Amino acid sequence: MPELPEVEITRRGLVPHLVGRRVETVVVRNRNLRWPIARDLGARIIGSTVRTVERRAKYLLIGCGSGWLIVHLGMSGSLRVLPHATPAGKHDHFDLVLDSGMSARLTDPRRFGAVLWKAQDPLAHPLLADLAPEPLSAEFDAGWLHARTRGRSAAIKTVLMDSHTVVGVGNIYASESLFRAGIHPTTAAGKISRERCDRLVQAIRETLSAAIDAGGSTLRDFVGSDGKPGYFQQNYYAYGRSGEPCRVCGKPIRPLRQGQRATFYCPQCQR
DNA sequence: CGCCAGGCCTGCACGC
DNA sequence: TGCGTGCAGGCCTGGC
Repeated sequence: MPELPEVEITRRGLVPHLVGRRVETVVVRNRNLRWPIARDLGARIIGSTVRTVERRAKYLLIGCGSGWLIVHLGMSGSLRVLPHATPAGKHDHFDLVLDSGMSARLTDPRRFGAVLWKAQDPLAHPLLADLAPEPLSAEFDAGWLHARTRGRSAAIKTVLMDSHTVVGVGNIYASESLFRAGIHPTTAAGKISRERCDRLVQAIRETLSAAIDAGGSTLRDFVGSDGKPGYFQQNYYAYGRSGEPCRVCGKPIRPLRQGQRATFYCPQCQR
């Protein structure tokens, strides 16, 4: 399940293979992703040169010619660079074929991902226009989080996963960040003090940065057919550890459901 | 066989 | 009004 760190690792892996390359063609094997791939996508990008590969939230932004390819990996997607003659598997839905003999190939068994096109400013795309700040940017700070949460009765875990609060914090890192910050996931967002907002912002930054750093070490394996980028072994503190002893205090980690999503927390360390 | 996981958009009902 | 909120549904496949 690509969360922000996996998307960032993917971006870094793509940069050296894509930037400066001309798009030879595109191959669409199955256009029925979350939103269908536009039929005229090829006409728009074939022959253009990739200028840059950026990221906003969990969207990859590939600057091509005068527009942008916007790629989302959904929950089961990956985008990897392969020699373009590599036989396509059942879930290989899209290839961006480059003049280097390599292709960026989107594999996505569950097809929750998306490949979209936006002329000019990609941030003006409706999906990107109203997003909160990046978690690793200076704009996301205790002041912002504090202001965004005042008066809100919803649980902090739910609020953290709302892309109007901060982007890129998915289900796993929401639990992990709250563990690091020592905050109980059901706490009403509006009741969290300024000091604890500061702690939570730091926890989110540390959690995501550590995951990116861990994934960065796998980057040399980015090209190839084995090993998805960023799917590094993580030693989670809370996520998926129901009943297992807390790594800090030893008390069993408890599961919880919030808005049909699994949450994990330590009843001792998180209050 | 049924259920669950995941991201995230969309729509609904409700209360203030 | 219009918003915040909590629901549920949808998309899809693989794994248990």
